[in-house]
Amino acid sequence: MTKDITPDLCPADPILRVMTGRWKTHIVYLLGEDGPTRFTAIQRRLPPISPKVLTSRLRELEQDGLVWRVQEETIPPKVTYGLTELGLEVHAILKSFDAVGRKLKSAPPDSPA
Amino acid sequence: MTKDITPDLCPADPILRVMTGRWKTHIVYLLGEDGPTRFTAIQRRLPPISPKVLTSRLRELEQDGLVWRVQEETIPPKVTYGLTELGLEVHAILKSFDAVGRKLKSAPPDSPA
DNA sequence: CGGGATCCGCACGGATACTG
DNA sequence: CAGTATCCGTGCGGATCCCG
Repeated sequence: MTKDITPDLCPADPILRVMTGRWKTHIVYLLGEDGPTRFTAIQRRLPPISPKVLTSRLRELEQDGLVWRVQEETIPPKVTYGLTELGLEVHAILKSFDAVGRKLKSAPPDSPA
Repeated sequence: MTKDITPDLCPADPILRVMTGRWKTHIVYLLGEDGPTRFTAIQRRLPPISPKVLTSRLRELEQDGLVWRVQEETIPPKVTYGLTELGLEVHAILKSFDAVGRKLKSAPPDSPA
């Protein structure tokens, strides 16, 4: 979002831009693992996240079509978030990153291709 | 980098954090497609990027073990960048994103899983 | 040619307080 | 419970100029 002047070089850029930031990957991953979850429950699983930020990130993910939101006008209110089909696809991709992710820790030496 | 307090929720988070920002995906993708490339050549392919920013991103990618750097002390100097094996793996992943990437454009309506 | 130095704007993110 | 409002710090990114 924000600015998108960059030409169509890397095909992965759009999705990565959608997933970027401190929390979005965790939110999508969490909703994928646990299924539909309520606002406060999400917040409790993401240690120090303020409600403002959580709301903001959820709105963005909603706008990008990864997350849906259902609100029950009860008292007290009850709002549940979950993954759309697109969100589920992204969640699957996130899990597939696991293998490569570990290799980052060991910071391998140079190996000129 | 910078801060990494977030718990180990999403396994993809570390790599995504490494790839985040306006340029990194494009840099890695470009080096993967074209092979080892010189500084100015990279800059010319990433339209409006300042040398400072390009240097900065390349240094970070180098530190994270995705990119290597060789410098020939000639006059004028000649510096070439390329992907390490880890970088090549990431490049492959970036390409695999292509399919899901297209689905973002059409911004599909909600489909509660 | 391949940077480094400097200045600056802005969006992301954190903290706290308040509300329907 | 699920937000909204406000303030503020910081890091990314851009622009420009200078250097070995």
